Amino acid sequence: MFVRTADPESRPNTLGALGMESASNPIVNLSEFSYKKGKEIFGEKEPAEYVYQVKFGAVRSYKLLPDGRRQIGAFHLAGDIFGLENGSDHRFTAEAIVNTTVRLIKRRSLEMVAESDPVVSRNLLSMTTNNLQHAEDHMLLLGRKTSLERVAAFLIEMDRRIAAAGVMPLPMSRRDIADYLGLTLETVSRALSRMHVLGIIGFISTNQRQIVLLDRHQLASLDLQD
Amino acid sequence: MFVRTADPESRPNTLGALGMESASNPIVNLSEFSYKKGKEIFGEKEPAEYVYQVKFGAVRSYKLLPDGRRQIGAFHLAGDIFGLENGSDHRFTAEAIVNTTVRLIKRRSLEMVAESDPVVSRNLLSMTTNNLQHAEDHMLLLGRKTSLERVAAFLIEMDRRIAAAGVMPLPMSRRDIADYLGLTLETVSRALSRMHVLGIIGFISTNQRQIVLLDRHQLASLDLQD
DNA sequence: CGGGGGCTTGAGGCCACTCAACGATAGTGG
DNA sequence: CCACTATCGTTGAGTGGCCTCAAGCCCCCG
Repeated sequence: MFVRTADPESRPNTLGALGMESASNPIVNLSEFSYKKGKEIFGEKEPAEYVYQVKFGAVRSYKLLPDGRRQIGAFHLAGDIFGLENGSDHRFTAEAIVNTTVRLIKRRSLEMVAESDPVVSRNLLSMTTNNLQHAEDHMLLLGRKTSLERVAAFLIEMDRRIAAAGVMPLPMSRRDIADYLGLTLETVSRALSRMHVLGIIGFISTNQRQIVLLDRHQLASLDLQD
Repeated sequence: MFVRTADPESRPNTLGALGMESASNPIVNLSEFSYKKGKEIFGEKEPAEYVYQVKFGAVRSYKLLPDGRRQIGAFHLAGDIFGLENGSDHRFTAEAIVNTTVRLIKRRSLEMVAESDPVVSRNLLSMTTNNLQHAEDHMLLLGRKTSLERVAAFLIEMDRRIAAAGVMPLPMSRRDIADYLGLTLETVSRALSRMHVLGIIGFISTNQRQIVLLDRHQLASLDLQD
């Protein structure tokens, strides 16, 4: 229950797991890079030259409409791989939510290894499928769930991904959460307030991004599953 | 512009293109099956024993919430492949929208071929990526677009996929469209009425599912792109 | 011709959005 | 260390877009 999946080295899908340093293949190109809070890592429709893994920090991937409406497709936390495209271009813009360090690997070298190594190839497919499954679940949320259900689903996802001892230190703002859930930041704030009053969650000290899960069962009852 | 992508044999991603009958591999298991209008092809969480390709007809893939709210993730038209899972179970329920004939292939045999054939393996990844891209675009629609923008995007998608000479014979009902776009059927109907009044679309004879595209440019201006 | 399902249209309601004010917090520079 | 400021979060009031409920039409199909 309290396994720290936030620890990069404990996750199954590290870049290493892609097979880059396995058996016959030496590590081809595993450099690191750091981004300050709010800095863009890559832009939508830019050529996808690298694949990334979060070492420390958090990243948001989003699309923008011409008038500024934003839809965040995913949050990438420590250990997560992102920027993995099959076509030549990125389909999202990626930004550091907080100061973030990432590992990089050249996309071309990954492709070349995948060409000859079925294990790497299968891991690529597996990761893409995981992303697809997340997107499919998120479509149900965006298309059919109420604001309370969306926020509950978000908290359950974050609990699974970053909670330690029931405490969630969320890196993202209310606006980020809103743009992930297809809501406004006010609606997110109201939903969290309601859950606070209901005794489902609490806040640590004065930091409203430190959320404590008080009643997991009641929270789960708000998040309808398909 | 008027290429009939609805023709199964002209599409790049037929089951054949997966490599099942290529070079060294004989056709393993390509049988057919027909489903009457409204019949379920497979259910969510059922073991994924087969992969399907639509030969004639149309299929909807959807998720249900316990109280009956439905989100359609995709429509599958002639030539489309669906039911391709990486995990062992289906993540959607699939139903025939109209009387539909599908080709089937055993999932296990496909996996085995992919294991040894990089071409098949890469095609699997390519198809999964296409599905992912569609889902990502649809998240933006569901999370951030207005009802008019959603219906416009739907018509543009259908125009690309099934229009011949500007006429779209839609197989799905208003309710299906609504559940695809995260709206109600009344809202879809009102949006179509508005477009009719605006001279963007027309209806053929008395069949409201036969939509004529009258002003592609004006329609495109309603569908904001990211 | 009668029944039923699908579509449209209207009237009214509600949930989430918009606009606004305010408090709290973190970051900045003196 | 402390003002100063910008940013973030909460809360309230009012609006509006989409939903709900309902009626009626048309077509398909027995």
